[in-house]
Amino acid sequence: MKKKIKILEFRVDAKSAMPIYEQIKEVIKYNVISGTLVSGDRLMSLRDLAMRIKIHPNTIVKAYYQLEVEGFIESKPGKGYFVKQNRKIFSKAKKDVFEKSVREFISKSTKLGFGMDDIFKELKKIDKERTMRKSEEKDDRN
Amino acid sequence: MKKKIKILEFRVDAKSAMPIYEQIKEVIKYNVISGTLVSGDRLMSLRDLAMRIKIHPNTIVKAYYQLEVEGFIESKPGKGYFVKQNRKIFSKAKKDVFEKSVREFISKSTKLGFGMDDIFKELKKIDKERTMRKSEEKDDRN
Amino acid sequence: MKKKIKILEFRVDAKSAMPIYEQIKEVIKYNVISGTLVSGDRLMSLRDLAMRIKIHPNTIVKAYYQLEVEGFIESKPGKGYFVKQNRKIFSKAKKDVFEKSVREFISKSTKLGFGMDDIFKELKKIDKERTMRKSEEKDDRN
Amino acid sequence: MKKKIKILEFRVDAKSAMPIYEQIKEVIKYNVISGTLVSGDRLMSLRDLAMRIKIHPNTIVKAYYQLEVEGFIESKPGKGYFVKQNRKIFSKAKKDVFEKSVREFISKSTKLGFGMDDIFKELKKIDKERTMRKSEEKDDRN
DNA sequence: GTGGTCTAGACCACC
DNA sequence: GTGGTCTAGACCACC
Repeated sequence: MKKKIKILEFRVDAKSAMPIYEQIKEVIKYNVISGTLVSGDRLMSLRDLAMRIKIHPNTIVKAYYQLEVEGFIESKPGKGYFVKQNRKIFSKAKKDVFEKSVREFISKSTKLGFGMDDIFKELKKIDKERTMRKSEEKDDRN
Repeated sequence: MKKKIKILEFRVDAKSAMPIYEQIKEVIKYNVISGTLVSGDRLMSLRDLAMRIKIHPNTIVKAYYQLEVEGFIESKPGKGYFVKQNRKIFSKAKKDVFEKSVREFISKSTKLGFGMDDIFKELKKIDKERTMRKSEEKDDRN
Repeated sequence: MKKKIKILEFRVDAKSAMPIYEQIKEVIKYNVISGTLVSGDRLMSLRDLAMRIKIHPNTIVKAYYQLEVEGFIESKPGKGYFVKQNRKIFSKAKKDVFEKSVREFISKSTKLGFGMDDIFKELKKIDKERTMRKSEEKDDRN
Repeated sequence: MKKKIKILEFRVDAKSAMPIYEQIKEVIKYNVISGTLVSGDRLMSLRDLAMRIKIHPNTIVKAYYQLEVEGFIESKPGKGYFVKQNRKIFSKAKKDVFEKSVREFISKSTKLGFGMDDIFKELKKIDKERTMRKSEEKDDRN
């Protein structure tokens, strides 16, 4: 049985300040380190992904190549690209992606007019909600 | 002098669970409520945006139409779509978008293996950095 | 027992200056506010109505969608569209439809060469007839 | 130069209680007596009208035939159907159509919950508006 | 079966 | 050029 290729969400914009291949790398990296893609999973073929996101195949080549160099995937000529196993690198990347994500979140909030205090307040509110819900579920089980 | 149309960053993916027109709406809404697009600004024409993000014009029509119903933009047939002035609606939307953004941020963090405590820690770290930098800038000016 | 779907009279013309979806909206709105369709009634399915009036289903989608936004019906995906309960909106719509109907009536009369005075005369005549008939019915019962 | 055929608005519903040929007759009659169609105007060909309103040509034949018998149009074999001149008949028809229109208007209003008094009130309101507007226009010209 | 989304492409009015 | 409407038809998820 052939393993199905996981459909990832590629939100990409050719006109962005960030090059397309970087955007593609980001998506794949995120899916690898979050565990959506696991060791041995095959990526979409260069051509398929190119068609899917309406981008020139060469751009996909560049993204895949760099992901290979960085240790996230490996190419098996004639078979495709596959996710590698590499705890050290993944763990480092997790921290980087998380930190970047936090900074982007702050920046986005700021642009909307919300400061650090608003962020903390909202986070605490949601944290409380979750704690409540969990304790309710606990009660239901008893 | 003709006012230039602002180039927005549209990251959309046809294969996403979220419909394309919703993705487009989100981008435009965000740019309106964050002040990037202001009252009177013209949006890209239906056809231009369609070409730009390689989507069928009808899908853009649907996004623009709904944004009009929701009070963010207005259509002037033969001329284009323009950002409206609507404080009440924008202010409500800001809160909604912010809350959604917080929840997405938490969810993304969780998927990466970081919990509420990690988030608070990272946020505090960055907050501290910023405070430090600001006080340094103050010192520099003195 | 399955509730029967009420058959409405849809007179639409693709070549009219009024868009087809508006014509459809008008018919359904009228039937809702006049009480022919009541809360909970199911509308014809998109495809059935499309076949019935020989119009493309997408046009029906547009009409139903807008009626939903305006609060007259609601969609239950996989089940159908259903009439909502919404006194405030219905009462407002009644006034609007009535006023529009009066204006159309005047305009039609004018095109036939009858003025306001003819209209009042004819209305009074009919009003009298009715009053007479009612009093006769009363007499019959006594 | 060929005279252009006037595009009439045919709102017709095959599922109506009123037969389709009657609906067609009504539309054409109304356009003749209101002066939209004048003596000598050619009607759409049987086939064209059938296609236009997605109805079987035989139904159009029946409608045209009866309109001919009633003196509104005449057939010129090989050329088409043409509007006739017939003051007496038209004048009689005007009265009939007007009276029918008034009764339909009352009936529609009643179904919406508006009585004779509401009708009179609304008509007077609109009449007043019109008188006002006319006198303003008069003032403008002076 | 139901509604929902999307593409492809035509044709319209208005500027 | 601009937006607006419509048809034809595909494919999806949910029931």
